[in-house]
Amino acid sequence: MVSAREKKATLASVAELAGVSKITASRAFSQPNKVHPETLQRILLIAEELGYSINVSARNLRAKNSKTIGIVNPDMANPFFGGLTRLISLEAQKIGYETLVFDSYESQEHEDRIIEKLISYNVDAIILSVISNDHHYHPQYLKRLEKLNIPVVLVDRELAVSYCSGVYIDNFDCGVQAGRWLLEQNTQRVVVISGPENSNVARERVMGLQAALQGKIASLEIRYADFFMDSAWQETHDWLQNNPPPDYFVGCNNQISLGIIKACIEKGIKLTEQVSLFSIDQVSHAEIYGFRFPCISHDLQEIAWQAFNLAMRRLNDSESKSAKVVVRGKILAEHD
Amino acid sequence: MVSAREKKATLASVAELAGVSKITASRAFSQPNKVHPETLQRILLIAEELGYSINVSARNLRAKNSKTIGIVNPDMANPFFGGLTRLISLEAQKIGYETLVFDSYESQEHEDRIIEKLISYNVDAIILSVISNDHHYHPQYLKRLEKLNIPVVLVDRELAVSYCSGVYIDNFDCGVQAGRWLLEQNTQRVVVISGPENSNVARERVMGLQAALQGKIASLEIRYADFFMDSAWQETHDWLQNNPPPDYFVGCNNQISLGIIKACIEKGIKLTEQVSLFSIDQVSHAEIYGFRFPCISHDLQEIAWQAFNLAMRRLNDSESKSAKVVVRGKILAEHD
DNA sequence: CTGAAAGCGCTAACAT
DNA sequence: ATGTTAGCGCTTTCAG
Repeated sequence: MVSAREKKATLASVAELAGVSKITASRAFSQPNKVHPETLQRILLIAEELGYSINVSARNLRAKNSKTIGIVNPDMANPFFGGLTRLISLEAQKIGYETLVFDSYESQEHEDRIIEKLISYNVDAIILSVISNDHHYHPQYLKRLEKLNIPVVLVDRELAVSYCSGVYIDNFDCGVQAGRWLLEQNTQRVVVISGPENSNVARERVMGLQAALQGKIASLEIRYADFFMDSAWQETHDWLQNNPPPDYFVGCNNQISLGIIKACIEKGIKLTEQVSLFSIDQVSHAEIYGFRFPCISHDLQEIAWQAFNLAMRRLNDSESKSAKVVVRGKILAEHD
Repeated sequence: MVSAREKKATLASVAELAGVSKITASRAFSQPNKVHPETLQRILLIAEELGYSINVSARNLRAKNSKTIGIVNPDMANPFFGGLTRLISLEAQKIGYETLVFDSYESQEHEDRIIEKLISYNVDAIILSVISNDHHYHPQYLKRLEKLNIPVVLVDRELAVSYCSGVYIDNFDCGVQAGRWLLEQNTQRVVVISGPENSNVARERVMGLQAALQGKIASLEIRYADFFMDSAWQETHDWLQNNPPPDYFVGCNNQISLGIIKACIEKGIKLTEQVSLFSIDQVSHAEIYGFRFPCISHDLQEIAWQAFNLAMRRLNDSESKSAKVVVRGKILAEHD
């Protein structure tokens, strides 16, 4: 025997039992300071007894802002995006914002669908890491979001659009820092496994490396892969087939570094002895498996905070234009 | 100059331009087969032009079911839960359900808050991996969900409550399979790093191991940690301080196995040579770092499918009572 | 296949 | 500090 679905408590039922009007009950939840403490007390007590919880659909239907922001990432399993999302959510909660989190599976169709969904959900703003590395990727939905005046904050992957705010990593500086560090180690032969050539992130990191290293070391090889492990594995593998190991591989993001590691280990080359790895981005699980690769790490907390704040600024100050924040990474290594 | 927020297209505006009533326009989106093809065509075209997208708040306010299910996990960064969530979401999309995904950060407060939130969002059902390993954990919110008649499907961590359906792993069988495999390798000395004693999952896995191994090998040590890496690392570390490495460590979940690996590597003990590891659950990143540990793997796809289906069954058949599904793992190893 | 009327639960904009 | 009125955008119900 299934018990009938108990009728859900509503504001009206709470208000009636508390002997106040609906609007007073409403204020008890949304602006408690505008309600007399005693009244407030009574309302909350009754609400508790009735198991009342606010109906967000009804609220969002009427209220101007839903106090909700959407977060969209191409791959939640990537600890960079997963960690960021987690931190942004916590940041949002602090000031009473909810987050709706979606994974676009590195796919354009999913990304389009998710943006539609977020519009449907009436989100106040969207924090978005787009699926494409291409600076000139210009998805349809951006026009739509602009018309609807829903602020967008891009994270990590920059687009050539004026409408969006953004938090980006100083990629050129990543390359320069990496290069300088390698010079300090008297490194002579470096092989860089980069992201794709059409990616700004990849290009700038490489340019930074070149600026720091070009002409100052014996050899600097650049190989272009994409930002995923498999193709970085392939590039490294191919390189090792035809060449002796360099002093240092440089992995241009965390996935690439994993690919390099895999290829070296498969080849039976002792990492940190026969060849070393410098990684831009920290390398997942490295410490567990006994490695401490020098790397450039980015403060996820700062990126999260900046992203959320850019969103809030656009929301709370209608005059504010799109803004851009650049975050620098820090070298993490045993001995400098 | 900020452009004024363009007035969002509504069903009414679409209907007017299409020369039909609101309800016909409504049906064009929710039950297109009940609308004349030509009319449908016209409505969809206008909707497209106007950039109309349905307002879920308004829909959910009126509609019986929100076609939305909530997913709650204690730790999305754990690939078991992250992967599961991803698969359940895809499964749900196939039949037009949306998912609202939340991470409870292994914390009771977050879990409580999230459940409230999901009630607020009018979810039709909740798929939940609770934060506690304790079989007798009995959170307040379960009563509430039962009263509200919101079906709950537990995943992985079982609770002693009749109200919830559940998909569980056959933990005893995990232990037995692991034990049998170890026997086949003529293993003599085994150290098991288990989850906490108050956890059913942990206890059953250990019991399975004992059933298969007790009295048949030279020594079988059980150490209780919790399900996180650090304490497993500590237990392994302590054991290695005072004892020679066993033939096999058995890690009772993926986090524990990582802790074991870390401790062994730090200690300079060659894994798979001086000591081996059998893991219940697959070990993250092992292949990248050059290891192939024998393990028991669980088909996430099957678990996801079962979980979602249990939820749907409860929703579509009001007569259906809570059901329980048990999933067996499979041995994954180089040579059997 | 299409429509008219009613109302879901809440909050904005005024009152008092 | 509290109340009144109106209505957000949609779908249900009941009619044709």
